[in-house]
Amino acid sequence: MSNKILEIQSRHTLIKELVSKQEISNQAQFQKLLKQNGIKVTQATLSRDLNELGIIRVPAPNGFFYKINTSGEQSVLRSRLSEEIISIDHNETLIVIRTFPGRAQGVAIVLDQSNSTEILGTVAGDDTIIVIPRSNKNIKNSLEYIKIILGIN
Amino acid sequence: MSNKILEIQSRHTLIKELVSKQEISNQAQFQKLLKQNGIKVTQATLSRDLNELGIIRVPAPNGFFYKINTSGEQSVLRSRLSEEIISIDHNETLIVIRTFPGRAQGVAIVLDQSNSTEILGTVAGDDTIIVIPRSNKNIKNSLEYIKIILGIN
DNA sequence: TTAATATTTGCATAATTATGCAAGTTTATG
DNA sequence: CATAAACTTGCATAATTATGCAAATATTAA
Repeated sequence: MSNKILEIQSRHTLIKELVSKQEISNQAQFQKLLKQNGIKVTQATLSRDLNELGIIRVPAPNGFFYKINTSGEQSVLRSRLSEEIISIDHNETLIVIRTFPGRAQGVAIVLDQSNSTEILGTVAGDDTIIVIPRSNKNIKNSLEYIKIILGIN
Repeated sequence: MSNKILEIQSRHTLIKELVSKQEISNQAQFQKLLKQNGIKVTQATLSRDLNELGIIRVPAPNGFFYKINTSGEQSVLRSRLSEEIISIDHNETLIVIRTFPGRAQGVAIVLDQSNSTEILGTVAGDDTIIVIPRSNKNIKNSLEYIKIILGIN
């Protein structure tokens, strides 16, 4: 039958539902829950699914539990990101990004999570981001890098 | 050896620095990097450290890498100031301090209240502090001063 | 439709991470 | 100071997750 894609999609959907509704601490437990919902897979498949979905295992004071990795969504958001930006400017030492009202924090997070050596750090207000470049000497490089990250041509 | 706590703190500091500066994909690699920086621990200790610090292993298209768990306030309570700090960096004109999520304001207050002539002022966001030094010429001094204030060796 | 190509999955196992326990240290208490 | 309690670490290994490979299934192209 050719409903394989739907089968995988619904399994993924169930996995996401489960992970958001209860604290699951390992894949064996996960597997069991899937089975209770009528879906039988091996631990191997589950491992692959979790990685594809960006579902990660985080430590907590009382053990571990799985959760959806929020920073993995940035690539999805990136397409709309450029629409939130009004301008990117700089002087000899700083880069300043102006955004639409209330969007600075969200844009800054993307820059932070890019983990670039070009960027020492950012501080965001409501509609303005200050970016500290690695060095004042090649601030143009940092600027180029930022534009790429934010999907601006 | 009498100062165990400092030993642990500085190891944690190094771990945080390493994880924020490069893509580390497993604990063996981590262990090696620590060793190159003069710190020898077993994989077991590293595993415990990473869980305490809320550093997690996330899947990426090209493998895995460790990162600081940004969403996790459920990570172990940190009472010491230096434990809230991920890295301290600088370029020619500014010093940038990265902290755990939501901790920048608290750390910045300590710097502000130190009333140092080395520091003109600070601006803190959620997890980043920008420190403006008295002068660009002796920024290294300011850096040293900050590390002392924050109890980082 | 058929052949070629690609995808998905399980199995077995490799790779990696977590942890019980005991030894050694440090800190707290009387 | 002496002793107890608490903490840290390594060792050995348990627990858990990732993956190479082959078989089965699905998709694409002709």
